[in-house]
Amino acid sequence: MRIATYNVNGINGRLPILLKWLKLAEPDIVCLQELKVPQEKFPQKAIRDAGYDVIWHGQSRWNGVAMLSRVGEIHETRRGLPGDPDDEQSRYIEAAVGGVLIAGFYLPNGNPWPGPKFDYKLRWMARLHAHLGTLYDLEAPVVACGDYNLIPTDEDVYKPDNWKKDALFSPEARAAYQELLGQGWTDAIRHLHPDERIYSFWAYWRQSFERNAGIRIDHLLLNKAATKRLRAAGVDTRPRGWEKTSDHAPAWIELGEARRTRIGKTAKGSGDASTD
DNA sequence: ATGCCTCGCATCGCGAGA
Repeated sequence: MRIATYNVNGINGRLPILLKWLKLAEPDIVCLQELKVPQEKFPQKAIRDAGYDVIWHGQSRWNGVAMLSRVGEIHETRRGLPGDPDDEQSRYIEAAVGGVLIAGFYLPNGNPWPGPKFDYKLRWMARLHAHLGTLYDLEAPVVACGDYNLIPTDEDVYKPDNWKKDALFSPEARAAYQELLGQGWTDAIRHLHPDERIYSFWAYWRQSFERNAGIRIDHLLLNKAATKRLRAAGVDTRPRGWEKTSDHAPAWIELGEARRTRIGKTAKGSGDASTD
């Protein structure tokens, strides 16, 4: 089962890009961010015609998140992150799909830093921490994915010095992310590719993509049950090279069947009852 | 130090993005 997260930067403007990518990559479940479309103007028909069930939470001009599935019906469990009834921004959607609980979200950017937008980002992260803490220990696989607007480490940015004053690379936001990981979550891409330079965003200007001057800010965090099923992970850079494309590329994981622990007999000579 | 480029729309400039 392939699960992806993709900040499309305007669902209607990028619809040809999205449909082309769906056909090319054949993801089973996709979380989208930055729809930039009011609820009633979401291109539901085109996505259903492409073979996907879909739920979405729109907002005029900014934000907006969606979830697509071609592996069965999406059972929505939540829209909106709990913890602040006055927060009207469409940034969080959650559903059970194909036996996996998926949280898809668009974390606030937080620039300029310092300032009220940065304060909102940190409050949002605190709420995310509280809520994801209630999901980690579920027996079912849980995938918490989206545009985190967060560069975790120096290894996730082309030139760290250029981002020193940016909210995405601020010590406070990075510390909050590390606290979240402290609940036990696995950063799927970093887990499988500990030493690789992998980016998911390249700015439109200065030929950033051509120079691979990118940052890694789109992440898929997995609870223990999902980590056991993790087979592959990466960023699909292909659509970033297309015309009229998003400034992000889709990040993805592949989950396999649960590994069964061998009970009783161990293989001769191995002396090991580990997983297969 | 700033803008670069691109989006949607309270459109022919602006706010926001990262």
